[in-house]
Amino acid sequence: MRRDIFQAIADPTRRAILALIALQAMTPSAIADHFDMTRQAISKHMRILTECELVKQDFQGRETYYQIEIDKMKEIDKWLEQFRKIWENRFQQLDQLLLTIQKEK
Amino acid sequence: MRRDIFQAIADPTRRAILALIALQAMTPSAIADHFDMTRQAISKHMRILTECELVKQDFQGRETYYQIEIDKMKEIDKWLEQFRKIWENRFQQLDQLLLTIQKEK
DNA sequence: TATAAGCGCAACCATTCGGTTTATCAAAAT
DNA sequence: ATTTTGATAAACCGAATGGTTGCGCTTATA
Repeated sequence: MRRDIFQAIADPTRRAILALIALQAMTPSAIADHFDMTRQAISKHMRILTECELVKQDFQGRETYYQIEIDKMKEIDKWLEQFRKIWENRFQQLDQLLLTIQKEK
Repeated sequence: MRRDIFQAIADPTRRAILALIALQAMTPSAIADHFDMTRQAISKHMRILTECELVKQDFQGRETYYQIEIDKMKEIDKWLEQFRKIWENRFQQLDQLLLTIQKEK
């Protein structure tokens, strides 16, 4: 079952988890403390995040620390690029318009 | 039913639609020509995109042109900000390290 | 005016999602 | 050696998702 980062970040809980562990690597139990759901549910979310490599496991004895794979987040940024081009272009056009108006005065 | 942009872009078809109409406003039928599914299915996708305001309708007679709401895409960019901070920071740290090594030479 | 075209809604269906509870297994602690 | 703790897997369940077909409305065209 190939996972997709966009599907992964679609869930608000998973986005919150990412924000959490972006600050500091955490175990599933520690993460679960922040949410109103079972540890098992969190585990399932971690599995999805791991499968699409947004997160990496760091095994220490019987504990598993999850840490964010920040490079993977860049893929979303990369996808946004095509749209960023557009909004920067529009901004530039507006800027140009303002300049023209100013000149005319 | 309140829609969420992250849920909206989770679907690959919807991402493809956004990329399409980013270039040029299009009618549902025209969009449907690009996909292997019915016009009605596309219509449902457009409804979702409209509900979360990623897309805007422009009614012209019996045709409906859909155009992208580029500003809404910035919300994704805004969400990424917290992670961008991290990866830029790491890059900076690496940069610093390289400078230090260079100085030592 | 009759007909065709463009669009969206409703009902339906199979599959996926996001949670639960229960069970299992390995590592730590007593 | 036994018990506790941390983590995952499996089975289950209701709700949401993403598609279909069929219908009806409005606008354009013959």
